[in-house]
Amino acid sequence: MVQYQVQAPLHETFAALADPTRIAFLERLERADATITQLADRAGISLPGARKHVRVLEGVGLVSTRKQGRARVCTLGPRRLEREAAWIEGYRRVLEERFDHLGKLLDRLKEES
Amino acid sequence: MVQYQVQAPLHETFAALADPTRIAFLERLERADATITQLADRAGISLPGARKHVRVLEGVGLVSTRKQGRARVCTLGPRRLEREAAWIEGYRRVLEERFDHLGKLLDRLKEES
DNA sequence: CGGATACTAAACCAGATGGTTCAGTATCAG
DNA sequence: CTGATACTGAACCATCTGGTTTAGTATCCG
Repeated sequence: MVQYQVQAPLHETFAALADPTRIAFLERLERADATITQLADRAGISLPGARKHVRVLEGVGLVSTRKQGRARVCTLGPRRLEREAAWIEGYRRVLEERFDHLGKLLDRLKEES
Repeated sequence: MVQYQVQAPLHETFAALADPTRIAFLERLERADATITQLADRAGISLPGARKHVRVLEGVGLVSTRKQGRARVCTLGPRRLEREAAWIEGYRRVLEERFDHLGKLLDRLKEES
């Protein structure tokens, strides 16, 4: 059984996003659920190849799947990328502040001249 | 020369973030600039090891470095993770909408009963 | 000058990753 | 029942990754 991490560390989620095929899978699933075959076809890779990618996404909770007859259909969720969004926003805020600080410094230099 | 990608594709940036040591480097650099030795010491890895990680971060523009005497000091920037933040927010919005839709559906079912 | 410090380049290594093929099982349609 | 479809597990492969060691070069300090 593929157990998805309740609190997957940041870097594991980013690792799941570190592949263009998996990004494409997620974007496809944003539109609608899809089977392994549909994902594989669109990506131009084999069924087992697609299945492996889906398993990685399942592993970090970005995708969940259910068996429907002989097909396996993939849905987004349950992970919502909260922690990742928060980390990136925090990072961006630090850069922002640093930039502001530099701006003010330059302003002061301008005044003094 | 390590050329940083002006428009690094999403997955390349995520790949740079897909390692706990590199995440730690970035968080350290949020506090203040640091040399390769400082980063290596804190991470408990060799100098060449740390240098490689820094090079990856440079590769996607998350870190820039300058040589100061015999030391190489690392700073955050110039990349601000704009595209990554935007992608994640878009993704989250899709999930949000889907959740809302489900919520309304459940409400309607409740009313009908 | 001479030694210590900070880095770098290159070679190497084990394990992970992204892909394949092949041989199965399970389900659906006629 | 039979054949086609959808998936799965296992084995395999090349390449990438994260780390090392070793042997250098460049800089600083006394």
